[in-house]
Amino acid sequence: MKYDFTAIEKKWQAIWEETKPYAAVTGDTTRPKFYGLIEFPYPSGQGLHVGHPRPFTALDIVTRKKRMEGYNVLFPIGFDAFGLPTENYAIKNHIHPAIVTKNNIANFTSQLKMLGYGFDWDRCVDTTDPKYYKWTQWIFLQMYKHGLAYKATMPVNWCTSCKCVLANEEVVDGVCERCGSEVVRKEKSQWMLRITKYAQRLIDDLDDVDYIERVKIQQRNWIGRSTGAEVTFKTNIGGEVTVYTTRADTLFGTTYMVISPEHPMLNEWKDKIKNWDEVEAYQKEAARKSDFERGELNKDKTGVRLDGIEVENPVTHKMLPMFVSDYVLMGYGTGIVMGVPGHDQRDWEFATKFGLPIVEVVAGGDITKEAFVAKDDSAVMVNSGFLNGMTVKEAIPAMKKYVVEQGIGKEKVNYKLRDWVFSRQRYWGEPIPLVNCEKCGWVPLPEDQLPLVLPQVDSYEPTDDGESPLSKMTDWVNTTCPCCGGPAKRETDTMPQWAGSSWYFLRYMDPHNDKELASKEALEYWSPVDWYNGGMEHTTLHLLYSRFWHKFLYDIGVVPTKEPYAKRTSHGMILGEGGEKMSKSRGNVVNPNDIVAQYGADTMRLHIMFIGDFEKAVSWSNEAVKGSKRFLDRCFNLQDMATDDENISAKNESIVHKTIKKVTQDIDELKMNTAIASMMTMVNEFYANGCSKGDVRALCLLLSPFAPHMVEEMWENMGFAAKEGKMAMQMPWPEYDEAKTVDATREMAVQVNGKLKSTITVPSDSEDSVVIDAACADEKVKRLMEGKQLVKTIVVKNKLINLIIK
RNA sequence: GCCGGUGUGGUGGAAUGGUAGACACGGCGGACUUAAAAUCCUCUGAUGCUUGCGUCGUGCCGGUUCGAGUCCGGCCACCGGCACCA
Repeated sequence: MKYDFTAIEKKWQAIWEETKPYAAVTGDTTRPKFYGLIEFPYPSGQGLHVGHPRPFTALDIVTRKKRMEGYNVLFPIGFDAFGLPTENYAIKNHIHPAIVTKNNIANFTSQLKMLGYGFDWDRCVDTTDPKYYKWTQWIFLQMYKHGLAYKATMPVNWCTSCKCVLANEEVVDGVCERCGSEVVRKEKSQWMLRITKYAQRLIDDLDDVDYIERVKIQQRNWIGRSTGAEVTFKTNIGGEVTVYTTRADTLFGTTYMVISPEHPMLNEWKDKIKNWDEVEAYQKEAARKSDFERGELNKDKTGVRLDGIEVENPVTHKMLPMFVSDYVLMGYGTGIVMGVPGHDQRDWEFATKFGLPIVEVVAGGDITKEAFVAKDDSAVMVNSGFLNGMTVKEAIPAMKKYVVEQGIGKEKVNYKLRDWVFSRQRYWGEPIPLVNCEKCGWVPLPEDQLPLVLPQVDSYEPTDDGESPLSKMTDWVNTTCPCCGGPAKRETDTMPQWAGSSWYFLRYMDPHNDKELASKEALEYWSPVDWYNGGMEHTTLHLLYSRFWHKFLYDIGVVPTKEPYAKRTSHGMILGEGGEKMSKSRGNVVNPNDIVAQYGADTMRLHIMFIGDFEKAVSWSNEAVKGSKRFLDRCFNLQDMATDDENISAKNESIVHKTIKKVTQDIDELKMNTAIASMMTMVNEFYANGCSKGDVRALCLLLSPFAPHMVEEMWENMGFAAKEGKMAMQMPWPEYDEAKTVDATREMAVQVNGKLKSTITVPSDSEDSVVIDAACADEKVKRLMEGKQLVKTIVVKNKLINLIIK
C-alpha cells in the first residue's frame, strides 16, 4: 500500500472539519480540564513562517495526548491582527488594512488547517473585530476609572524623514527601521498605564508559577528591584535635595552632586544659578540628542556646574558643588545623584574630567586608577567617621539607621520598570474610548457605547505633525461630552499592538459572549491557562503586560486567579541552513507550504519536532527532512508486514512497553526529539523481528499526536476504527507495564581501575556477588588480573561493575 | 560592563556522576533492477598494528571521585537579552 499523504491528509482534514473532534466543552465536570495555549500569530502578508509550526506542533502534541488521557482540552487559536506591517502594506498598496487583515487571516487559516492542528476553530478570535476590541476598550476604561491610565508628556521616537512617531521596536540602532533616517526624541502627550504599581506583585507571584527559570530571571531583571535609601541634602539657598542610593555606606565619600537636565527643580533655581544661560544651553543640547547619542555612543561624561548652588554633605558637613549632567536619568530614583567617585566608575570618570576630589572610603582598590567597586561586601570602611572598620555589609544598614535617626533619610525600594506608554499615533489599532471636554476634561465613553469603532478614513497615512490619522476625521473627532453634553473632541491616538494580546486567552474561554468579556462560569472553569508556550522575545513585553492586566482584572473581581498562566515554556528559533537567521535577503527562508507539498503535513510536523532540543535554536536542513518522511513510510508499510495477531507479540513486548514509557514521559517534558527517536528504534526492531497487528496498534496510538493524518488512515485500514467505533486520537492513551519494560538479562560494563575493558551478560537484578564472579570469569579480565590483587569492587545495579586491582 | 545560554563525529543531535556518539542526515559496500530512483541489509569518531586488540577522544587548564560530557575552580570562543538604573 502506498503512503499517499496528499490524499490522506485531505481526507482526514475534511472529516475533522465535519465532526469537530477538537471542540472544548465548557462546564464538563465529568473530566478534568486542560487549557493549552500557544501565542496567537500576527497574520503577516508573508504567511506562515517555518518558525510557527515549532511551538504549535509541540503544544498540539501535548494537548492531543491530554485528550487521549481523558482531559477536556481547550486548545484555541486566533489572530493578533492590529499592527504596523499591515498598516504599512495598506498604505503602500492603497488597500484598507481591514481587507489586508481579512485576506491574511484567510491565508493563515488555510495554512494552519493544512498542518492538521487540533485547534477548536469555533473559538477563533481576531483582535481587530469590533466584537472583540469592545472588551479591550472596556478593560482600558476600567483601568482609567481605577486611576491606572493617565496622560503624561513623554519623549517619543520621531523619525526626521518619515515625519512620524515610531514605536521603540521600530527604532533599530538609533535609526528608523523603514528609511534608515535619524530618530530623535520629541515631547508628546501620551496615555500611560501604571504597570509600576504592580511591580512588586509581578515579582512576588513568580514564586507561584511554573515558568522555565530563564523567563523568571529575565522578568525579575527587567522589573529591576533595588533596595537602598533616600538621603536629603541641605542647599545653600535654603531648600533641600533628595538622592537615591544603594550605597549609603559611601556617604562620607560623596564629593559632589549631579542633577538630570530634565529635572524641574532646575527651573525653580533659575534666579539663583549665576550661569543660567550655560545651564539652559546644556538642557537644550541634551533634549536634542537622541537616546542613541546619549546612551550608547556617548559614554563621555559632559556637564555644567551650577554656579551659585551648593549642598551640604550631612555627615562630613562639607559644602559640595552641584552639576547638571545627562548621565543622570530623570526617570529613575529622584533624578539627582550623589557623586561618589571613589566607588562608582561613572562618578570617577565625571570627577576626573571636572577635577573633583576623589575620596577613598572603602579600602582595597587603587582609586587613582579607577573606582573601587568591591566584588564582595567584606571590604572595610575607611575615612568614614563612625563607619570606620566596619565591612561594607555592616556599614550599609548602619548608615541607613543613622540617616533615619537623624531625620535626613529613609529606606527606599526602586524599580527599573517604567510605566507603559500606551498611545500610538496610528490608524490600525483600537480607538481609545475617551473624549476631551472643555469643561469636564477627559471623560470616558459610557460602556453601552462600546465598541467605539474605527471610522472609515480616506487616508491612514501618518500626518506631518505626528498626529494620528484619525485626527483628520473632524466629523468623528468632534463629538459631544457624555457628561455635560457640550462640545468635546475624541482621543485620536490608538492603542498599541500589545493591547489586544494582553487578555485574548480569556476570550477563548467564551468567545461569542456579547454581555461580558467572558462568563463567570467559563472563567471559573477554564482558568488558569495550564500550559502556555511562547517566544523568549515576549518575556518582557507581552508576557509581562498580560500578567499586569490579569492582576488588575483579578483586583476588580473579573477573573478568579491572580496569575493567568500556570506554566510557561519557550521554544528556540529555527535557523536557516548553516545556522544563520532566516531572512529574505539571505534567501534561506523555508516556506512550510513547500515542505507539505513535497513530503506532507505529518512529515513536516514530525520533522520540526525531531530536529533537536525544543528549547534550543536549531538549523533547518532540507536534506534531513527525508529521514522523517522515510520513518513515516516505514510505519505505513507495517500494515502489510504485520501478522493478524491483535495482541502485542511476545518478542516485541519489552520494546513496546519501553517505548510507551519513554514517549509518555518525553511528551510531558517537551522532549519530542527523543520520543520520536525511541519510536524509530521500536520500528527498527519491528523490521528486524517482524511484528503483530497488536504491535502496530500500539505504535499508532503513540504516533497519533505526532502524525495524526497517517495514523487515522492506518487505524482505519487495519480495521481498528470499525472495531472500536472511534478514531485513534479518541482512544485512551496506551499504558505501560513497568515489569514488562525490564529485560530478562542485562549487558553490564566491566571496568578495571575505572577503564572499560569488557562487557558481561547477566540476569537482570543479579546480586553483586553473582556479577563480580561473572566479571572475574571474563577472559579479558582474567588476563588483566594476572599477578594482581583485587582490592575493591563497585557495582552499579544492572549497569556496570568496576574492579579495582593492584 | 551586567544577566542568561551554548561548545560532543563530516552534519543535526543523544547520554538521573556509571559502556560517549542513541536516533537521524550524509557516506562506503551489498541485495533487488537492463539501468536509475525507491526499498531492504551491513559498516561508518580518530589512530596504530598482527583485524583482534591497543591508544586517544565531549572548547582549554587544573581539581574532586573507584569512575567526569555531566560536579567544583580558573580561562577561551560564540549566541541571546539588558545596559550611564546611582
